[in-house]
Amino acid sequence: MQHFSDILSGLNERQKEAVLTTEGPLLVLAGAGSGKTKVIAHRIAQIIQRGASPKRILAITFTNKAAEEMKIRIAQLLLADGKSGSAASRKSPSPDSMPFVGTFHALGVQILKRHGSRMLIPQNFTILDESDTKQVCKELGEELALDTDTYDTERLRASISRLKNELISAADFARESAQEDERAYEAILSKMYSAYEARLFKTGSLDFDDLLIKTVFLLETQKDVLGYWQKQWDYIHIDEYQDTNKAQYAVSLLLAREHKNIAVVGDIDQAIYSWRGGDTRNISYFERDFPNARVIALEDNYRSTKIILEAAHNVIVHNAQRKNITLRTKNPDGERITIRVLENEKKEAETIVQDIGALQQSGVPFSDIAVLFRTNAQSRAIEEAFVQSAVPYKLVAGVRFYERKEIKDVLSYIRYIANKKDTLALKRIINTPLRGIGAVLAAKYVAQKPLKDNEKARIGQFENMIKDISDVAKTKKIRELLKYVILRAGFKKHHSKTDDGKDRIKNIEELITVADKFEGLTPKESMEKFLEEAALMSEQDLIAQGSEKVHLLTAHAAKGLEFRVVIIAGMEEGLFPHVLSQEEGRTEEERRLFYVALTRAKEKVVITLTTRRMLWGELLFNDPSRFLREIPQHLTTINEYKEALEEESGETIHYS
DNA sequence: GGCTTGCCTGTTTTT
DNA sequence: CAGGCAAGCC
Ligand SMILES: Nc1ncnc2c1ncn2[C@@H]1O[C@H](COP(=O)(O)OP(=O)(O)OP(=O)(O)O)[C@@H](O)[C@H]1O
Repeated sequence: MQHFSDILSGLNERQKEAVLTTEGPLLVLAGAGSGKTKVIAHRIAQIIQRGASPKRILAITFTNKAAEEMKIRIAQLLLADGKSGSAASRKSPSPDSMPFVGTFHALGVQILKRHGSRMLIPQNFTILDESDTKQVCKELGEELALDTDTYDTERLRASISRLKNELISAADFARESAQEDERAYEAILSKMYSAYEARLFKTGSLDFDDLLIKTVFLLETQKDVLGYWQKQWDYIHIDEYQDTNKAQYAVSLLLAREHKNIAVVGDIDQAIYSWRGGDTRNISYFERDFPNARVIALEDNYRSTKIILEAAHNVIVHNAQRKNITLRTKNPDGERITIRVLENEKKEAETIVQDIGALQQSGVPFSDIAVLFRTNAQSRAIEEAFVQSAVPYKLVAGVRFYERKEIKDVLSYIRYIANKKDTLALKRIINTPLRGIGAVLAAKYVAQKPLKDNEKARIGQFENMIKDISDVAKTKKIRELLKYVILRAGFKKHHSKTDDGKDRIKNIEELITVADKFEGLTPKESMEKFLEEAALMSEQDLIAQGSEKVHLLTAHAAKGLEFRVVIIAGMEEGLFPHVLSQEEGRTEEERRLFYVALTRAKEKVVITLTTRRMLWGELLFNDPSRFLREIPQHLTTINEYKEALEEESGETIHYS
C-alpha cells in the first residue's frame, strides 16, 4: 500500500475516500474549487497504480482542453510515483499507455468510427459544425418551398437540435406529430427534420448532436456493440456532471450499467448549460439508476480567499431552487472585491488595462489574470484597449479559429477529399478561389446534370485539381497535404488581393502549424484526426499555455479554470443577467454563471460596469446588475467615477 | 460570372 | 453597428 502514498498525499480525507472508492457507483457533489477534478485525476492514477490497464479507464471531460489537462495530471502523478519510467513533460503521453480522456462528443466519434457502419454511418463521416447545419436548413427550406416569412429555418434548426438532445429521432417525431394540421409548426418541423436527416445521410455527415444521439441508438440497438464497449472500460469517470444532457446520460448509463464502476462529479450551482440541454436532474437519475451509490461531499475550497467565497455564497443563496451545501476555506480573508463604475465601455476597457498594468508591476504575471464577460461582443472594446497599451492578451473566444472563412475554405478541400459525398464542402470549394464556376454551374454539377462544352472545360480543370490533391493525400501527411492544397488551389494569390489578406494568410499558416501534431500518423490517419480535431475543438483550446498573456474569455468558457486575478466586465442589468434570460428560471442560471465567474478567482476579483454603453449605435443606460446588490457591502470597495460624471454633465450642457 | 452597393435585420452563452 | 444578402451593374 505504501506506493499509493504520492497519489494520496495532498488530498483531504473525503477526497481520499473518493479516490479509493473505485468499485461501484460514486457521486461527488461539491462546491467550486473543492478539488472535484483533482479527485478524478488522482482516482484514475490510483487505479492504474494498482495495476489496472490504462486502456480500461474512461474519463469524460467538458472540453478537449480539460481532457488534455487531465491527461497531463495523470501522467505526472504516475511519474511522481515512480512507476512509469518514461520522460515527463507537458506533452500527453502515448495513447496506448493512457486512458481514453475526452468529451462525450469525442467518445461518440470513437464509437461511431468503429461501429457506425451498423447504422449505415460511413467510417469517413464528416462532422458538421453549426454554420454547416444552418446552411443545410437554409437549402432545405428553399427546396421544400417553405414560406420563409412564416417558417424561420433558423428556428427549425434549433428545434431539431432540441429534439435530438431529447433523443427524439425524426421517425419518432413524425409519429408523434402525425395528427397535426399540415400547416402546424410541428408538422413543418417534422417534414424539415426528416429532410434534414435524409440530407445528412446522403452527404455522409453527422452534426454535433448526432455524435451523441447516434451513439445512443447504436448502443441501444446492437447488443454485441454495447457489450464490446461495456467490456472496453472497467472504470468510468465524468466531470462537470451537472451539465450533461439526456443523450450523454444515456451513453453513460449504457456503458456503466453492467459493472457499475462509475464516478461522477459535479456542482449543481455551476449548471450553466441548460440552454444546450444540460439537465441537473441527471444527478437524481444517477441516484435512481445506481441506488447504492456512495455519495461524497467535499466541503473545503482550496482555491479562493474567504472574501471571494463569502461573496459567491451570498450571491448563490438567492437562487430559490437550490440545496444548500457547505463550502469553507482555510485560505486568508484576502482583498475586498473592487467594484468600478465607469462612464462607458471604452473607459471600462482602459481602466481594466490600467489595473492590469498595476497588478503586473506589483508582481502578478499577465498569465495569472483573466478578464471575463457575458457576451463575446464585449470583447471588442476590451481588445482595443489592450492593443492600444500593448499589453499582451489572448482572446479565448470570438470567431472560433476553425470557423474563420479562410480556414474553413481550406478545410473544406480536405473535407471533400476525405468524403466525396460531402456536397456542402464541394459547393464551398468549387468556386473558392474564384475559377469561373458560378452558382448556376455549381448547382448543375452537384446535381450531375449534363454540361455544355465550355462548362465541361472549367469543371474538368476543377476535377483535375481534386484528383491531384487526392493523389497527394494518398502519400503525404496532412501537413504536406495542406501546403499542397494552398498551392494548387491558389489561396496565396487569392488572399493577396484583399486588405485583410495578410491576416488571413497568417491564419492559414497557423493551420499548418496545428497539423504538425499529426506527423506521427499514417497519411490517412493524420487527415482523419486533423478533421476530427478541427470539428471538435473547443474555445478553451485556444488558451495560451505558459505564455505571458492576459486571457479574455466569456464566463461560460471559464468553466473549470482558475486564475489569481479575475476581472468581470459589464456587470449591468441587461448584460449580466442578459436581457434575453430574464424570465424566472433563466435568471437563476445567470446567477449561477456569475457564481462560476466569481469562483474562478484565487486571490482577487475586480468587477467593472458602465453607466452608458453603446449597443448597435444606440446609447443604453444600464443599471448596475442586481447580482451586485447580493454581495454584502463589507466585502466590496466601490469606485465611482465622480469627476468623470461632473465633466460629462458639463460637456453635455455645453455642447448640446 | 463577378463585384459593388445599399438595404435590412438581429440583440447570449458552445460541444 | 455589423454582417448578410439581394438587386443591379459591368
Ligand atoms: N486537498 C487539496 N490540497 C491542496 N489543494 C487542493 C486540494 N484539493 C484541490 N486543491 C486545489 O484546489 C484547486 C481547485 O481544484 P479543482 O479544479 O479540482 O476543483 P473543482 O472542484 O473541480 O473546481 P470547480 O468545480 O470550481 O471547477 C486546484 O488548484 C487544486 O489543485
